[in-house]
Amino acid sequence: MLLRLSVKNRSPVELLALAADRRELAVGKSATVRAQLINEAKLLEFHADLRAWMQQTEPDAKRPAPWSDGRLPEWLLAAELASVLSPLRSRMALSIADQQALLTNAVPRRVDKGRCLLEQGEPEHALFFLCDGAARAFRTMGDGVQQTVAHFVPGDVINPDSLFRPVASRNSVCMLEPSAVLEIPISHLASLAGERPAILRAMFIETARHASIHKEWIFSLGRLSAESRLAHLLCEVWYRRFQCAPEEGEAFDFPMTQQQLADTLGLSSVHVNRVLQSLRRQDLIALRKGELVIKNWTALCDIAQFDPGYLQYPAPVGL
Amino acid sequence: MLLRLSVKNRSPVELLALAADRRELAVGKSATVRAQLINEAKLLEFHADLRAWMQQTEPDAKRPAPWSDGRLPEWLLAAELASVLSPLRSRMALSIADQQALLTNAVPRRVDKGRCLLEQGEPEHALFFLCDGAARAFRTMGDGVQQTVAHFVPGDVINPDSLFRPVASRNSVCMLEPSAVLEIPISHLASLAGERPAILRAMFIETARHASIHKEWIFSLGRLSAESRLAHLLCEVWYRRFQCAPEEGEAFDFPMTQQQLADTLGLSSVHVNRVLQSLRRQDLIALRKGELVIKNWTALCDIAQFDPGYLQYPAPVGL
DNA sequence: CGGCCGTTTGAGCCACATCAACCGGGGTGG
DNA sequence: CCACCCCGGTTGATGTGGCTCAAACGGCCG
Repeated sequence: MLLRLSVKNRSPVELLALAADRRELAVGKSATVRAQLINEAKLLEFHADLRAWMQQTEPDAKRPAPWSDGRLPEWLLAAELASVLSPLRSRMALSIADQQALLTNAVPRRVDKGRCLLEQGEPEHALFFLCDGAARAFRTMGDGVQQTVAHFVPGDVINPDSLFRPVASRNSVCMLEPSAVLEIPISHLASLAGERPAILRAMFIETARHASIHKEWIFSLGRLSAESRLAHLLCEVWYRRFQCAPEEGEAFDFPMTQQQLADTLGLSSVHVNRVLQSLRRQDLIALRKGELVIKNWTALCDIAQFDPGYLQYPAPVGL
Repeated sequence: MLLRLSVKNRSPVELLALAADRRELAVGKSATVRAQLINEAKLLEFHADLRAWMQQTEPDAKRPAPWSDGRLPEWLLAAELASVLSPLRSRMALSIADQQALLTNAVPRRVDKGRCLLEQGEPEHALFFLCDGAARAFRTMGDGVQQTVAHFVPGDVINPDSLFRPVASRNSVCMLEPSAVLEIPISHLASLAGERPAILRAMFIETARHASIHKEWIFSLGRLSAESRLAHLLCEVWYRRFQCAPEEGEAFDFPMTQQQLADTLGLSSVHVNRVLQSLRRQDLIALRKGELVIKNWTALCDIAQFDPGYLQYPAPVGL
């Protein structure tokens, strides 16, 4: 679909040139094509900024960076960082300076599959950005039955409302596959948000975005059939991944077990299995070994009643 | 339960004295009793502030107040205004000055039952506070089936995330009974939020609160039986009303039809009817003509798996 | 008085749950 | 290297919660 070219191994200057190309191309086109091209241009410009930023070494003087010399630990891949930085700019509209302030206060961590970032009933001591991997937030009932209440893809802030959360977290958050996160202690976050209103606004935007998604899930759980619900979830996750990593295409990483799908959709795992088979038989998707391929996007959107409007942030009206 | 005394017809000084009494009483008590007493004290202090504020006439000079002479229109009852002001202070932690700034930019409006504040597919031009009455946000599908995604009681901000919302609203919001709202044009809100970060933070808190509630609904829709779901909704609405108007007691205004309950719970109206009867037969509730009486709170919470933790704002960690 | 809206009741049915068994692959320990 | 196991996916048989359709009921309002 969109951005097929690789952004790796290109200099900031090259990237900016490519972006300019796209903006030029966009002029005479129809509305949707123009939007796509401009989107691509923005992404390219962002990657240019990122390149530039990563090459420069000007750590925040006021607070020592958690990575000792102000440089990223070498095991944190540029691609992983990029998938966080992209939404910081495009969704949350943070300036480079604000992004740096945020990042120099963040501690990068690797988290194993199945490991929890937050535990139901325990206080939240930190804010988390998901850089790579996948996570879900869920509630476990007394009888062991679970219900997923949120799903996270790279670039998402896991708990943007952590500043205002009641003491005990209501849900656990745990990784669906080996992941990388950035962690910011709440105390740091509070002072950051105090000094830089843009960061508070960014967390607000992320919270609003989550709320939008929650409403969509409520609609889905309340009124859609099992097949539509499943299709809707697949569309949503695909679209959210696409927003952050447009170069991935129709095949992508989807590490949920059928039981976890069931816990997300309010179904039993047996039924999820049958519905998945039905979707496969209709040649809409292929899902094997944690890789999902969307084979017929329009048809899938159709049965899902999926309309990505609710995922389009930032909104046109700024502050 | 708590605050049984009337706050009407008392001077600010009297109210402050009563509050002081409560704080004094609280000293030796157990944690829960102390919390209740302190809560009462805070409410009393708030009402004292409110009295004082309403008597004073110092309209914001920079912007003319919508009500011409800087005084409230006489048809807007003090009680209605109080139910907005209470959460402005207790949940959103706004100073009197911020509250005034907000209110002098707000236009009070009466809205008929069934009338919509926001229409699915149309842009949102204003922020709304619900002063009195009740409202719901819902989505209508192609075949006319509806799903409610949020429910509002007096004191709620209807669309706190309106600043960052995509152009087209995804849901309609319409009144369940004759209501009073305060309306703030988005343009005003934007400049307000720019000048006064506390107001931005207040909207953030409200958005976070809504998100908490949404997660609870997702849990409820996904994993609870029809009976538990209904009980859960009743508990939630009662508790939210109680937070803003503790003097109301176990009987309160509940203007939803069975069809609307069904649209909220993802059920059919026929089934809602039968479940309601079951709850009545168990002597847990009485619901007639828009008045709901909770006859056995603990039992109802029990089958609902209701734990009000998610409604406890503000959170202990401030900014 | 009639019409309308919301509630109530009954009969039949279907989507999805539950229970239970089997399969296949990857990891682990002997 | 094999034996084993455990986890996740698959399949079938059977049960049930909640849906649909349909009709009657009751209060309110014009």
